Amino acid sequence: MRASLYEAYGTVFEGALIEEIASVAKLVDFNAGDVLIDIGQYIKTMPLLIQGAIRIMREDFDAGELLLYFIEKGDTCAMTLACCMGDKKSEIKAIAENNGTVAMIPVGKMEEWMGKYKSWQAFVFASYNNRFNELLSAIDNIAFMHMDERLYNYLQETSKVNDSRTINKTHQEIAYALNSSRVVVSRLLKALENEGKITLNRNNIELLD
Amino acid sequence: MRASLYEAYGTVFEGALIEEIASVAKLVDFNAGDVLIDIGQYIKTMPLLIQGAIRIMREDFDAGELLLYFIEKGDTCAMTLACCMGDKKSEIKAIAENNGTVAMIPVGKMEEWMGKYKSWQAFVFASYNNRFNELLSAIDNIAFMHMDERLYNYLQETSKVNDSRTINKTHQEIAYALNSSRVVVSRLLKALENEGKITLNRNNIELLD
DNA sequence: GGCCATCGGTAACAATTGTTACCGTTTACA
DNA sequence: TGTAAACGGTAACAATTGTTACCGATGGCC
Repeated sequence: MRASLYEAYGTVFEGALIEEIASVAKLVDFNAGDVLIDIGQYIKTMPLLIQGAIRIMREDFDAGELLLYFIEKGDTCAMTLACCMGDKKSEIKAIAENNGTVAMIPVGKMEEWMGKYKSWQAFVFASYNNRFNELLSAIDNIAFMHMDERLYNYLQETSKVNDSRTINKTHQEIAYALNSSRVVVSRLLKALENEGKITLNRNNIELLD
Repeated sequence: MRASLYEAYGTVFEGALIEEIASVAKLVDFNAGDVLIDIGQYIKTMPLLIQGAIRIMREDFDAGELLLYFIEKGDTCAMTLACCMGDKKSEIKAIAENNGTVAMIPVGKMEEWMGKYKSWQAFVFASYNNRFNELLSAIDNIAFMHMDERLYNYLQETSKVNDSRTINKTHQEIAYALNSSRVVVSRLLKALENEGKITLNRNNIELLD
């Protein structure tokens, strides 16, 4: 556990803090597709991502859902931070994009560390700022970009967080992430293939370039 | 100055903090339409809104702009907070919606107060959380709602922050806020009028119901 | 092999939104 | 008073996105 903590957080946290994290945190493994946090849920323990990627989704009561952004190793979800601090219900849904591990930290410790460790305080603020910027990017995406651009964007991001040029997703799954429909996604993917940017196969998309 | 600070922040800050704010802050009046913060700008002083309303806009390099949310008395802009703390460029534009007043606080004081005043720390976190939720609402708006709903929503919010059922805006201005075009806004406003939800006049819209 | 669910290609059509163009009214101001 | 700019109504059309429907291919499973 120490080793993986050092690998993911060695550059952001001071040694004493990592030791303390190691002493109170519980490591939890998850599998692709696991729902880690659901909307309306109260959060009692704060997750620090050690390995893997998580997608953060927004859901409408009836109009579907939308991918906001991905979280990767060394990140935490500032939304969740906000929930913990404010003792509020979660406004977002967190789903494992692939297999990975989180370190779960009791909420009480977080507040204690805010005063005790400079590096923790800096981390919390940096997380807030990163998430702000991710949300702004998400807004830029849906407000200023067309579906074809959003789709290509999504393919690139997905490729990045899964560390593979091959994307194993169905058109339906992609449609959910973009809050669109399967037919539209198929149509635009076909266009991207004709432009020579991707190749299409059943259950998998290959990013070229 | 003390009086207006107490009126806007008396319930969130402890007395000693308000006194200290009063001793270091500079009151600045602004007029409707003033650009208070522009994209790419560095922030050296933090504004606390005493009176009036400010609209926070996101801008695309060529695809126009979009209203994210309004800030009202007793609020501050967490984006700006983030800029100050992180010494980053502003990602948003802040424009006065009407006439008002802000108290400008040197960045250095903010960090000092984080350790010194519990109520300041709580205020900073609450601001972050509020802004998160505002951003999520903005995303819900553009992702899940149609233009006619967004327009009606905009009219109601604008009515609220200006404390008037009459909205003195041109169709063009509304189109900018919604990142749409004048013709579309005129069309949908006319539809709203036919539904009996508003009445239209030159340079002014009356909210009914 | 036969059955069934999933997946994706495609067409046809509808709805929404954006674009261009034109025109009459109102307002500001020289 | 005259002129130009701003404002908004409207039509016609284009582009984008969503919806429904159908169909062949694939793969799991009995």
